[in-house]
Amino acid sequence: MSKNTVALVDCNNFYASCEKVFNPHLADKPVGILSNNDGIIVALSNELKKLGISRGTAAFKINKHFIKKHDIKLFSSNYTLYGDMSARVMNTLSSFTPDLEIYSIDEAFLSLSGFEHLDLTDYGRQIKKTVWLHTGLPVSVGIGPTKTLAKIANRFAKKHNFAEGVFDITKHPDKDKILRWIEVGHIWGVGRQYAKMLCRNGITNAYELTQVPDNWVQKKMTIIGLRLVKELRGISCIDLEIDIKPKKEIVSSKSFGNPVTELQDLMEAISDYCSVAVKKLRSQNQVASLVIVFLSTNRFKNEPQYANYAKVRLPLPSAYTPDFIHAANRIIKKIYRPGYKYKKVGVMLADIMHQSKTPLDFFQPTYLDDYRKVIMDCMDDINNKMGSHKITYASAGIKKPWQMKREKLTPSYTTSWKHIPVVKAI
DNA sequence: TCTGGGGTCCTAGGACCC
DNA sequence: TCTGGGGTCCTAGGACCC
Repeated sequence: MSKNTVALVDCNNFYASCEKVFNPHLADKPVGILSNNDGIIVALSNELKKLGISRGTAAFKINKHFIKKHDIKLFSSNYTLYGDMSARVMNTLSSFTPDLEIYSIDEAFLSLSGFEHLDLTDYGRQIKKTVWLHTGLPVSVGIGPTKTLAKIANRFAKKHNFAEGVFDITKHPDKDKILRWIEVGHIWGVGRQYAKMLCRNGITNAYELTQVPDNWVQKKMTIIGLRLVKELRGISCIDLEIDIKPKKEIVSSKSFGNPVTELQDLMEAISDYCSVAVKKLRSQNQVASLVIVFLSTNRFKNEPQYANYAKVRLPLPSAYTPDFIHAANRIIKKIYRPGYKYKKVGVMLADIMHQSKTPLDFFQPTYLDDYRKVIMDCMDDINNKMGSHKITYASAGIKKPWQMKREKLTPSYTTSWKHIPVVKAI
């Protein structure tokens, strides 16, 4: 069997770093990026981490004086910018390997199998330098014989200054020593619950986890846990996924900027979310037949609580937005109860398949062969060309009092002519 | 005043069938 | 008193990821 070698390249503090690229005066400032509705902090620069703030902190809980004193800069999340920067990073990475798995917006696995004759630490440094040159974003590179060990190497690269952001665990004389340094909760695939359970059983670091019998692991952590332990031992069990897999479900949901009480507003919001979800469905040439709608009040508030959901199955799989808006509105009328302050609604599309696999119906045309597809394609074309929401559904309303808050949004520097940065001579 | 959004996979248990 | 056995499919819930 041929040797397996994989690198994990991960952008450091991705969202915060993206903002810094276009705002040079933020270079050494503590920067935080907020979630939708400017609710919680989802990404932090190193400077902000050092001040003791952590991911998930509610923005309103950070003291005003503290923000002023340390000159903390907080921004609404600008996914248009981050998505475009991500594409640039991935494009650069693809020149370093024939097999690239884009794992998330800021991470990719690169197969380096067959590259072992090279000095891979040096190769990692080249990757890091090139991404920096092309995008201005700092990355860390971890190299190992399995994806899980590459993840660990990446963590090591980030946390130890001497590594300078690149670490190859296969080159280290004592792999077990590295594994002892990794707490179980920091292993890829071990979350809060498993970490607690493992600690209760006296297993506190990655090395100790490799020493546990297989059947115990499988019993306690399912087959996934067992796979993970084998990966820690150096046996590759999680393959690279090169091909982009079509989605099995698509969700669109958002918390409201302000609480919503009226059915009409909920219906508008759900119509809007439907149009987002179904557009995504079409972009993958898929159709869906199950529509699930859910709604809930604000669980953090000490007021009457209500949460519910319901589903509707369409007579035939579709990607025609109005089909979904009708279904979703029917559901929301059914589960709506007056007298509550709603915080969130959402829609999920499921039972998804490729458009060409749609079963035929004797009495009506399938989406693929229908005027509905023509209309949708036309609408998508216009919105893609002229900017999203140029054509929208009346059912999504106009005033949109339920819309989310994004009060600290930065410009879309790389995707909008209007926002393109201007360099001025002084 | 203010607490995110979008995904995947596995398992247990129930319904149903012969 | 005793109450089959084996299989499939579906769903809810729980774990995880970023």
